[in-house]
Amino acid sequence: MARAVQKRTLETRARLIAAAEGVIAEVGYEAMRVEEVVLRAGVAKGTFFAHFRDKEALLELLIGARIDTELDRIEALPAPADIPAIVRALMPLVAVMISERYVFDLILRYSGAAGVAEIGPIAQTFARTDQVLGEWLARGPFRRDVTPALLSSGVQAFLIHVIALHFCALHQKQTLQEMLMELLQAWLLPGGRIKN
Amino acid sequence: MARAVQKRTLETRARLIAAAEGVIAEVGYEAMRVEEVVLRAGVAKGTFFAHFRDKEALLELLIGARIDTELDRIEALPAPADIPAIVRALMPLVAVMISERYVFDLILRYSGAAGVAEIGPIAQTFARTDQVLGEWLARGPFRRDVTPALLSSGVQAFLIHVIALHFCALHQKQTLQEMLMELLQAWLLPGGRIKN
DNA sequence: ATTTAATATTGACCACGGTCAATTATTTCC
DNA sequence: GGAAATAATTGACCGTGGTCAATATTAAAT
Repeated sequence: MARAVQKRTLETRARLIAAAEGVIAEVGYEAMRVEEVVLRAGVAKGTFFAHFRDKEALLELLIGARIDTELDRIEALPAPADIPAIVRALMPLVAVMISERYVFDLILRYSGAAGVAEIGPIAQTFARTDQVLGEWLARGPFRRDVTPALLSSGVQAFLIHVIALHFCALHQKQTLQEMLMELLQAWLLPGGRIKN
Repeated sequence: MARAVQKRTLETRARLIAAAEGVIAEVGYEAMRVEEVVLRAGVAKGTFFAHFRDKEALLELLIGARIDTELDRIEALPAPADIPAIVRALMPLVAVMISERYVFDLILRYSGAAGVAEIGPIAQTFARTDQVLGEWLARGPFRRDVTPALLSSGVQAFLIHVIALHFCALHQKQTLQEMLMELLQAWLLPGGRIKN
């Protein structure tokens, strides 16, 4: 039978997370150094890797938590009445994802779980986004010729797309919001009216 | 006035590229080591970085070339008559992108140029994909209530989306082709018919 | 209380990408 | 042809993420 987790273990883990949050608050996600984190936490380097598979596993945890907070908020929202309402609801989530180019890269890299057994925090938020958006959109006045699941899948694709364009020097005629609005309009209300 | 490039320089560069291609053919993109490449090319490590900004700049070059080959092919194709024709045309491009998870990550990471002055090979292929797809789709029997540019932008977003799902253990009820087909159907022919 | 087994921590060590002052090769100019 | 200027190459060195055998701590068994 498995033994209970030691109190010491939880304390160490908490100290590592707190130290990492401190470092990130000062220098950002990309510039965070494991050496700096263990120094502040007062543990040896090896301890870090006893608690987290690698550096990015910890970052994934922290970023996943921030995304989850946004999904909680969206989930509690009333049904969206139109496209601008959707865009307004999504922007805080977008803000998290574009806070740093590195954060977006990391989100993309970890969005797909390699195996069912190891679905990480970010992969989980993607699955949850799909579900949350699906239910939310189904309550709004949008096209019904396709399933809500397909609709939310497309919205997710467009979200990623406009963020990628945001980081691209080439497409700067429109703002991120404008591009998202245009795509969602064409996706959710093709022909400018509700389809059945 | 700028001097002409030395013959020696071109030879060294060619040897580095050939060596890298050899290594990649054996172990793949992710496992390619700079040390192994310079060993085979018979140059010092520093020489590598005199020719390429960093390791990924070389990988970007090689992968960009492969993508460009696919775009050449698509560009030469007759106008697509229906959705399956589009999917068929895009699959070889998809094959390049999913050849390795690392390749897809790298493509995403380099798809956006940080500054206009430094648009890398992969960012260029993205701009070109937009243009090639736009012209190609405009010739097909698809919705006309939105601009061809918006249409191709959406297709690109869905391409990335289904590849991301392909690498995700969660969504394996459908094949990549089936998902792409379903999304493109809903995007290019909403309501199952052509809109004006 | 002591032994034993499981778990957590340590830090020297390694791998690998990337840097840069020094050296060597090439081109230009007289 | 030789000197000066420019360009290419070298390899010792560094930073940082990650490993692992040894050690220390904690909990369970007697």
